Amino acid sequence: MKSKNKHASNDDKQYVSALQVAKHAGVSRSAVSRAFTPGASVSAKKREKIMEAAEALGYQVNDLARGLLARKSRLVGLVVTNPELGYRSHLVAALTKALIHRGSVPIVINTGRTEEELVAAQKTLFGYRAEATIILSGSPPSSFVDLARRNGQPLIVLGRSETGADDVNIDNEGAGREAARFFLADGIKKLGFAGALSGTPTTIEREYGFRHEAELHGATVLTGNGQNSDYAGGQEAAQQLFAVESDRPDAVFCVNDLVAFGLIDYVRKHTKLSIPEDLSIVGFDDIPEASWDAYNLTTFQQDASTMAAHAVALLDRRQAEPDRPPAHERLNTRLILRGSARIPGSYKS
Amino acid sequence: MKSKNKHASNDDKQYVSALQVAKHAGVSRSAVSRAFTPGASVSAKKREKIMEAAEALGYQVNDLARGLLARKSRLVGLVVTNPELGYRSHLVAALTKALIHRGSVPIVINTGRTEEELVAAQKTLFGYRAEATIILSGSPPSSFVDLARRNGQPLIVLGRSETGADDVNIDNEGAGREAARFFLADGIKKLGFAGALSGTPTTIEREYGFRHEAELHGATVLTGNGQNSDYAGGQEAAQQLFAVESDRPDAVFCVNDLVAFGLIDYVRKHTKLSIPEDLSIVGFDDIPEASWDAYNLTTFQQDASTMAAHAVALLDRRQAEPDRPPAHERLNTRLILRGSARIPGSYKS
DNA sequence: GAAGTGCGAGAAAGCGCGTCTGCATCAAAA
DNA sequence: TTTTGATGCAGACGCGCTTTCTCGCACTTC
Repeated sequence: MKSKNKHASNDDKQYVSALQVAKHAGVSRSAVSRAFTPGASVSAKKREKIMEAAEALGYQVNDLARGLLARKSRLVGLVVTNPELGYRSHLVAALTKALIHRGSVPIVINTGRTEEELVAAQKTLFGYRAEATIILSGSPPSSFVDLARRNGQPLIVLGRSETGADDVNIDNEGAGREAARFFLADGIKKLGFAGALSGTPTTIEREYGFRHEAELHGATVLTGNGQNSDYAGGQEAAQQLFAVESDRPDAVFCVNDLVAFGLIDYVRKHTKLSIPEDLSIVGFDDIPEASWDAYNLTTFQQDASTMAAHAVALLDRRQAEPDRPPAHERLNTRLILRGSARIPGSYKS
Repeated sequence: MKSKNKHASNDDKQYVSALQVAKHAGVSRSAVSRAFTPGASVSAKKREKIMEAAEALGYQVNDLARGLLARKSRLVGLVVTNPELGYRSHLVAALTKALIHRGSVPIVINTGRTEEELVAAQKTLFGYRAEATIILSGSPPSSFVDLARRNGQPLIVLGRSETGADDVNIDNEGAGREAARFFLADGIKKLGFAGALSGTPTTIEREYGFRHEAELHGATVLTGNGQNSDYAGGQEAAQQLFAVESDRPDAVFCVNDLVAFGLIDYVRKHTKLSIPEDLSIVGFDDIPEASWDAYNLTTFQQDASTMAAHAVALLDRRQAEPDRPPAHERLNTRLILRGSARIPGSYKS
């Protein structure tokens, strides 16, 4: 703004450009560019001279400009709600790490899970020409999926399968069934399920599998639902499940570990039941807290870094073959046996 | 690559540009640009026509190009190690949310805290012309600070004060002293401190304040140090502190909540001491787990969203006045009284 | 010694955008 | 009717970069 002279060297507090490096090294601007492009044709001597000049000036290639021209930004968007909570915090950490390792640069959009908010997040990511969007929570509306496809932007959804996009998920229903079988094998007939009113597909599938399998074998399933699937929700669910002393479950499957912790604490404080003698508890996620002595929770393991690795792999595949049909990756979970649930004889190896 | 014709409408799976919108709407390209710039001079009628065309084509302004031209990217970098751990996960969540609210777009660099890794992170962020860098863990070397200043990039450091950059921190030493006074007021003379070998300035300050104040009043301070300041580290520290039955502390100040949890669990499992009757525990951070019934931990509160708000405010100020001297923001902490420590009479309101 | 080969490097053309310039157009003032 | 001013809009330019394209130069080959 100040000076419009072409050669104004008004470079106080500004990023230096390739042109300045070129001048400093006495070469052309394109030579500088080539020096920073692996595999480009520059003589070793000239490259060294350029690198020296770049070092001296503190030059750093402008990825905005590079991305503009190359039509790829190396940016990858992560859309997530409450990234500080339980399993999700591990997923975010694993994904950012995996993406950086891959040479991508993660943008984290921390927002709500309403359609409006998701669409706003998508707009932001489109604006930066993000190479892909990974959705950790919330279900993208179909317009979202369409728009991503139209713009050629890979879209990966974690923990949802019904979206028409690539997704990586676990067998929630199967895990629910396994939880039921685990309790049944111990001879328990009066089961409980602790979930939340704000149900997501994930939690609904877990409940469905659990309930279905239980009822198939003639067991009953009492239900407690907290407001949300967190610690407080677990306490609320426990209150519902253990309010009537005559009609209490002998085992409870909790929709995730946080809920299990809330429920366990409630039971310890407000009932005389001891865990696991009178009551078996199984959680879900196997976050580090589950192995803490205070809880020692039997739970389904769902490894965040494995999931992140699969998400990134899916992304690679999608970039390689943009037109392949949506892939649905299904990861295994493993029941980690700890002290919060009695272990049926058949499970003791 | 395929066709070099100027008017090749080979727009399959590509982002649409302003030029295409202009053609579609029958206006000039600059009109499109103006339509998307608030306060630019376009007639209402033309703007509407343009918006319609943009909608139809799914046009989205390219922020890469916009940032290139405007010399501001709206990108803000967060550099963090282990963003899934304890307090830090809340800080990351609060910062991403605050930044998005401000209209910025957070890039999260999840990396180690060695100098090399920090410098690599900085390079990445410079490459994207990030408007600012916020460092959540690790101490930036002075070259880092210099380079940021030279490039005119605001640098904000959280939880470190010795860096020459803007920082927001809490009074760790003061909190340490307060912890000591809290125990002393209860008549306790044999204190303990649970920390980690991988000490950071933060934890060192807490320890220093605690130890100093304690010894000033003639109390002794036993020390247990785990490998890291996490749950496992707390257990290790506890092992050291409670190994010799004859020489056990009557109160322990833990460097953070995770350490406190580890220590509490160890004590419950391996000793007959009951908390808080025989042993008072105070932690640091007040992460949600601290209020769980299993721990009910007395701890220093350090609100993540407050800290995030201050960081963003500092960023605003720095952008407004690039040349002001480094600001050192010091936030208050508050001791939250819960059940893990006996409450001295003088503390009961 | 002339023609062929290949590498290195400068000039120039954009990538998509915001903005400045200058030319129309039109309403109001003279 | 002419002058003045305001206004809308197309065209040109530049942001920093990569990637042709083209040419010069050294080196081989008969």
